[in-house]
Amino acid sequence: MAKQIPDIVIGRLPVYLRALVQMGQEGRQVTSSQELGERLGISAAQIRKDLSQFGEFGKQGTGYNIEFLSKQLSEILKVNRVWDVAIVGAGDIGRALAGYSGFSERGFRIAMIFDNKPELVGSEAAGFMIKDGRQLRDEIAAAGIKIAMIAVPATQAQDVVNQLVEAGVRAILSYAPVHLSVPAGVRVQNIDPSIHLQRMTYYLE
Amino acid sequence: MAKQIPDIVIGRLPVYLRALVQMGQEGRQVTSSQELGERLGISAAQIRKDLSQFGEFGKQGTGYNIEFLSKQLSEILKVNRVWDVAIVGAGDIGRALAGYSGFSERGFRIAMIFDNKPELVGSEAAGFMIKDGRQLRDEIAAAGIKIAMIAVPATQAQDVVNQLVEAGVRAILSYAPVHLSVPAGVRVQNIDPSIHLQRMTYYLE
DNA sequence: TAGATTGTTAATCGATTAACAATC
DNA sequence: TAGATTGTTAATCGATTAACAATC
Repeated sequence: MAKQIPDIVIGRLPVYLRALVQMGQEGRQVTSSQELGERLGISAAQIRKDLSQFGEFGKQGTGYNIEFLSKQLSEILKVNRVWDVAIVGAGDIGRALAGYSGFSERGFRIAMIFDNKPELVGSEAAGFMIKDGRQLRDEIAAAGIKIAMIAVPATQAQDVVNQLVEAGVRAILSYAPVHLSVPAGVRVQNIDPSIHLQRMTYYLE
Repeated sequence: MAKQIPDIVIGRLPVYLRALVQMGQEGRQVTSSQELGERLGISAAQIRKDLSQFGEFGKQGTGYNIEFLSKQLSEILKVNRVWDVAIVGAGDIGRALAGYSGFSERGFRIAMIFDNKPELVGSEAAGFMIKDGRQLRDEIAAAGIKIAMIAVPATQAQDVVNQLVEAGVRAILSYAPVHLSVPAGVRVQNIDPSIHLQRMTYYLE
């Protein structure tokens, strides 16, 4: 069995990757754990430790080749390929996600979008024809889609998640303001702006 | 100086609060650390430990009164009041945030929205007149706004943040896919769907 | 060679869990 | 009273940091 990598380390890798890609776009060739750390507000030791879980990517005295390390991280995170993603919910958030251009260069492609409102089904959102939510399970299973983003009301979210899991989805990014239960082997990330804001108000006067 | 509470504990309180409010809406009066923990996938011991940082809110043998604990948590998190929030960026995401109805019952009120595109300034988004981004600093300072959400391109985000900080903003929820630097005393939360997805692809086949 | 920076070890620091007396 | 559950302590577990030999 492969060495177990802490999830908290996995969680930092996309942040490293984003910063490295940005540095590359700035025309930089090489960086160091110190520079990257200063840029991200993370200690240099932590960056080196995190990376060392996966191999040796740097050169003593020199640092890290930005393009090489970016490629390595993309591979580790399995975003050196394109993942099809389904969106469930074609309200404001679902549509914003469908139209967001930032996914393609980071390993994702919006493949389909669902809603269960009859007046929305068949209409268009960001160039996609909105599909009937009742077909969700069959369509996603048939397409072999493993990743979904859901932007449905809190009351419907758990039901949608259950269907997604049945359809074979294994990674869910939820914008619904509710805790979701999933079986082992399925991962959920939650985005709830109110929660994020409430994490900060504690520190305000 | 008051006892220092770990930020990771603060981060869980909004999740507890959200679940408690939901339980209350389901007509429940009382819960226990065990029940809440099962619902959220958190250990009962951790919930008790977290709450004990702030006081004694439960009754042995009985558990926690849901309404009472909700009120206490709202107070701790300072969301037993209404915070004015400014939105910067009136693209799809900014508009979705402006129109989101979920803020009001959780302590927030959208007060104004800015964009720097001349063709957007003066037009309407979710009932708000879009203000000129050049007025951002003065308007936010004049209104005494402490919280902002930004949904601008990555290239502009740091500049916007600098202006917000100058204007007196102390909590920023950013949807821009870039790391932001802020002085001590200012808090930032980041939402980047690609980052969230990339945290999960590692675990996919 | 001299200077810089990695990868790794050991030490420190912090968070989580288990267990239980107190008590409703 | 008997059963349940809290708040808290101590033990365990895990993550971060400091330090440095190796080496480019």
